[in-house]
Amino acid sequence: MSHTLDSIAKELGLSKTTVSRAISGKGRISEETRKKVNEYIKEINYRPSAVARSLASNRTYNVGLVVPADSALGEMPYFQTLMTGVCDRAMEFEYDVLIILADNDGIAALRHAVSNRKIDAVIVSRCERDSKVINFLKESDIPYIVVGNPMDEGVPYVDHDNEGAASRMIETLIDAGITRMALIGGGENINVTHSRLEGFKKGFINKGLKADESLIFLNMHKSARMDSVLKESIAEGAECIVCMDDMLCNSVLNCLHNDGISVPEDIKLCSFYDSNLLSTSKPSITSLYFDAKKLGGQCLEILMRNLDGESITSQTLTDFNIQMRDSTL
Amino acid sequence: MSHTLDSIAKELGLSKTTVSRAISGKGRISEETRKKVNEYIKEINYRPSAVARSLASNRTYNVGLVVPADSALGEMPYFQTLMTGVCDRAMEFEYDVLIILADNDGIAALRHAVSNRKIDAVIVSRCERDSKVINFLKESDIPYIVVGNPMDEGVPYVDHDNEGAASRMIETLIDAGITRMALIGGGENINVTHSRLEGFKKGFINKGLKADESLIFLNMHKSARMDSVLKESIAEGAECIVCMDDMLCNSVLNCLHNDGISVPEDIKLCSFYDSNLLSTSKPSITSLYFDAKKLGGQCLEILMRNLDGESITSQTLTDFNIQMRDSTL
DNA sequence: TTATGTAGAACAACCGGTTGCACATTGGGG
DNA sequence: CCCCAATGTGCAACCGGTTGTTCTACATAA
Repeated sequence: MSHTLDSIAKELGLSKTTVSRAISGKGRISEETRKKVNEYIKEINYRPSAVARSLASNRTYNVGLVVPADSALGEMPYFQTLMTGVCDRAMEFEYDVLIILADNDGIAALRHAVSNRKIDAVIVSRCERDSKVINFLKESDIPYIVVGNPMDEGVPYVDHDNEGAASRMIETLIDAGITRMALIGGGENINVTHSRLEGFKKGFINKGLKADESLIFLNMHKSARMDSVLKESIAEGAECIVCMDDMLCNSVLNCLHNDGISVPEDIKLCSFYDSNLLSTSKPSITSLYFDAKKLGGQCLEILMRNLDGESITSQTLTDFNIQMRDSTL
Repeated sequence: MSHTLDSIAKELGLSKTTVSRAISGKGRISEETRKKVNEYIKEINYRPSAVARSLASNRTYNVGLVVPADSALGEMPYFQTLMTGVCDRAMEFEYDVLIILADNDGIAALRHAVSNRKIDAVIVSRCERDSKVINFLKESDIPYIVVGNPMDEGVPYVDHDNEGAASRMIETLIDAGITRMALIGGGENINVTHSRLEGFKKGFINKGLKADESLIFLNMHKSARMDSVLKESIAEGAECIVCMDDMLCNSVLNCLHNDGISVPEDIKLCSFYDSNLLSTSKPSITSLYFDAKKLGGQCLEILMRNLDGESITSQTLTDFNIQMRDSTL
């Protein structure tokens, strides 16, 4: 049978209250008693019931992590990395992470978790324009934070400096003598796509050039057009394919290779990594690394601090790191 | 302010008990009252507090899903697919899914969730030999189930028929005239690797042949030897590379391509898919599909039924599905 | 000596549900 | 007409913690 505060109190000849205070360290209690209690609970390996504690303290010690239900997107390694960051940091706060599958086709799981009060706060790991998820959260009164700038006034978010990073990437390529580039991106309704696209254009402007709009291809994740898009880009004189994420880059590399097009001899290639999917690819891929794990941790940290009364809204992590590798030699 | 059974009871001139029964449908209650209560709670959008319910009923309505903390492994799309299956099915039972990162380097998160009683049951999504995770679960008294046969007496599991499937794959290839194959596999301590390896060997035996042990390469996930292993296989006369999962297959394809080796002209290639990572690859990849989502759902279902008093131990899903595609033409 | 202060511990209410049991009402059978 | 069973509802305990308030004992100040 499981121990309770009551059973422990009885055993030690104390009251429930005193035992509780000895454990939590709150309230007046003698050093001697505290020690005695803590030694005893260690001995019997007692841990307070999270549920009972939740009911009393009105905190669940759970956060919800909303992940795309769409399997094609959900399978992006990026979400795993983010999740790891969230979980690791949650552990430090004695929190656990509830997975919530949701997207514009259904937010039942989110509704369930929020209205049954199973979570104290929500992290949204991806966000589309005018997202059902966000609209729901706006109306509920649960604290939440979005990964990636949702471009929506009043919605708190944490983001990498996607725009700055993309811009820097382009400038770096231009400095290396590459001026004509094609851009392969994901869903245009996704916030990350938007930011990186802005940065892409800005990079050219900063160098006194202009991005060729005809070489910008979005919504390419599920597209069957990859092959023709790449051929078209090459025909149009693109020297380098810039991919918006590592899944896309993997597809592009595969597609190029299959057509007998060598990287970097025939065309150069670079990407934004959020995972280690490409870490062993041949050739090695020039890319811009973000620390997605850190980002996940940051989300959690902000929520925790807000639960403790602060009111942090949004935050941008400005560190990133460009690795020039074989694919742009 | 949030509603409670008490506030609703007062509002309707009933008792807490009656309202509770009207909602749960348990116990004696008149149809009329039930209707009245349910209409009212719908109107005010009341949902019972999961925490309070948990305390009273001694169920958390949460299951833990143990996912590898090792990011290289955790990022495998397979886990996302599995997770989706678990979550979808959990929803049907009004359960939520707690993510628990753990592996042989640390089971702190698992300890935390179990000993604080935040979950009713555990699903282990991957399992190594003599795993700390399993040893811990064996000693605790929480119901659990492992994905993939752990080859450990008394440990309940759910699995695809990996052995049968691998065997069939080999037989199919042999029927197509391919008799000399190299096997590229993941960690040899992983249960899935073991089962598929057994099937691989058995497939040859079933056709009166024998697998060439010198062409079996395991532990290739993080290996830098991929390039030399592939070249060696080709030099040894392998006609086909059989990969144990889609991450490996992706690496292999990439590696071959980069060396200017064409698939299927120079060498054939096939894989086991658990995700859609390769769904758009060029060439299209011959592979054996398992329904990882279904497997996840099955785990959950078994745990739920066991919590309800049944005592199902292990189960093998025998359906799979071989798709012959361009890579083995 | 009495009033005041303080530390340590206990009492009891509370969080919001579930559930065994008691009570009241009603209807049918003998 | 009475008794018993079935039905509908309410009371109160309980789940296992947290916390505001009270109580006791002892030390110090007036």
